[in-house]
Amino acid sequence: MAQAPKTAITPTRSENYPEWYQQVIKAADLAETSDVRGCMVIKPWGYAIWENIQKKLDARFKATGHENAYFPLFIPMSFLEKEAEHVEGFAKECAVVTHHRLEPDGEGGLRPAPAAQLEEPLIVRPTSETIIGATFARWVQSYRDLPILLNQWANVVRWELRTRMFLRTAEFLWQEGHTVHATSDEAMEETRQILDLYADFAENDMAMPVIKGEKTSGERFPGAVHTYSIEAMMQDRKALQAGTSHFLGQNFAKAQEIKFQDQEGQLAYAWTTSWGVSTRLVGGLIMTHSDDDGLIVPPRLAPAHVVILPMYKSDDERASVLATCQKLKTELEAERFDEEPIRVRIDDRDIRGGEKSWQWVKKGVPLRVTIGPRDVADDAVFLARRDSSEKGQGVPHREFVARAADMLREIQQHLFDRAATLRADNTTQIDNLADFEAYFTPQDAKNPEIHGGLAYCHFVESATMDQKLKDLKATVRCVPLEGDDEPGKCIFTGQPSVKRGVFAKAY
RNA sequence: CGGGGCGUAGCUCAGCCUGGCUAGAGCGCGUGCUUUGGGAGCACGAGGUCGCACGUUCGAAUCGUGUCGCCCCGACCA
Repeated sequence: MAQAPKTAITPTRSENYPEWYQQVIKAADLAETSDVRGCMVIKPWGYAIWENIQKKLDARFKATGHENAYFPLFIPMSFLEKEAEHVEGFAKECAVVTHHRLEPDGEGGLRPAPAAQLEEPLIVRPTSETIIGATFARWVQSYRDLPILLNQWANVVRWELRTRMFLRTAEFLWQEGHTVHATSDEAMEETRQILDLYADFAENDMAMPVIKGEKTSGERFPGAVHTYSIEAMMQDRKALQAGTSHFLGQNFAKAQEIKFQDQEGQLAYAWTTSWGVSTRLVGGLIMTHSDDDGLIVPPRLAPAHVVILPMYKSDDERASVLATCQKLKTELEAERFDEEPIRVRIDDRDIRGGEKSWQWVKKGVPLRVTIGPRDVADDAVFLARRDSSEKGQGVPHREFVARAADMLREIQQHLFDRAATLRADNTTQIDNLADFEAYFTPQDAKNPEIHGGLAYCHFVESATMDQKLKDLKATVRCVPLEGDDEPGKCIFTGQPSVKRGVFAKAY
């Protein structure tokens, strides 16, 4: 007799967090490694979550006046060369297309045809500032053409050596917004508006609390004047950059000749922004909410809100149980959660009830409902919430239908509160280097336990700081935009400092 | 690009050191029976060019050389 493990996922978070993460993805059937090095296959359940993320964000982009468009996957190499910092930032991780035809290699295989070498290599976009900028240069003549507010949903490639499912893959899916403005203030306003939009999405839809802040010069996007990010805390207390919004100043406008005539007839360079979030958010979602029994999806992003599991033995029972399930599904779909019908699935696959039930636990569906002959007779359902470890309980059928949407709202809130509590419990202010070092040093160096968290510290960027952070494997996440800013002294150099930064180990 | 490791069934691996019958296990998969309200049990069955090439040998998963691929640890990164 096989001993059922206490938790659905082995190892647990505290035993081995990175391995737990991999196992959650596998158990929930979100994605798997592909035949292509560094790239993953996103499976239906994982992609459905991404689609919900897209839907939520897209609505927010449209509501703030943005439109979607699509630009080429390939970028002429010379485009990338135009902005010096940008080149430096991305050149090391670009996939390059050099040929446009294959031919037999004489040994039964294929090779790029030497005669078909491209005059100018194309790179697979690592991001699209350059090609979109070049296009904008043609579109923009007059101040009357501005602003341009575009977004594109696309895949991009950054040739990463070390990859982790969803968090860092060679190819990933994202959205990149690109805007052009007549004035610096307006571009800055756009940059900040998007940062707020991302934070709102993260907290309300993902139930993931975030800190809005500005990146230090060392962490800035290549070519940007200011980079802002939202930073979240994962359950191993490491930080995850969950979205970025860049004020590009006139850097790209100058590199790409995005010029316009203003109202006085003067020729001026435009001001641009860019901003993006990626499938990395799925990784953040996993690591924010999931537990030792697998994935937990916040209701607003869940592919299914309720899964109904019929239980029966005989054909007679089957008929009445399935009819009851179908009725419940219809009733639930008439209810609304988050301004849409409740999403319901019935799983009547012919596998054992226990196994089936666990599969949905591991997939993180917010509410599981089991219906068997006893429930049909009692006009009740057996209900279990994914966000609590409590055992399920019987609930009158009608009461469940009436309360389902409220329960989903409760779960959404509970997940946010739980994540906020974890963050609060692992956030601290540190005012001297010794404490800082202790905070970021694990007890067991060989097999580091979960440690550290967010540390708010005064700092001034310096080589001394960079080296210390490198030694500790810690990073400056951002300088928070919100919160008090009493002056102090840099914990690394003792120099006067006006703002605290957030320090953490990070993904 | 530096250091380490691994390629044997769909997956995880044993066997290799010390060469020898028909190459194994667990999980998964298929069929049947018994089960079924929180991860079922028994029986039977399908499934392999032991990464590839060359060499040593009467004989190679096993030894040697080469080659390809992948994984882990460092430097860089959404």
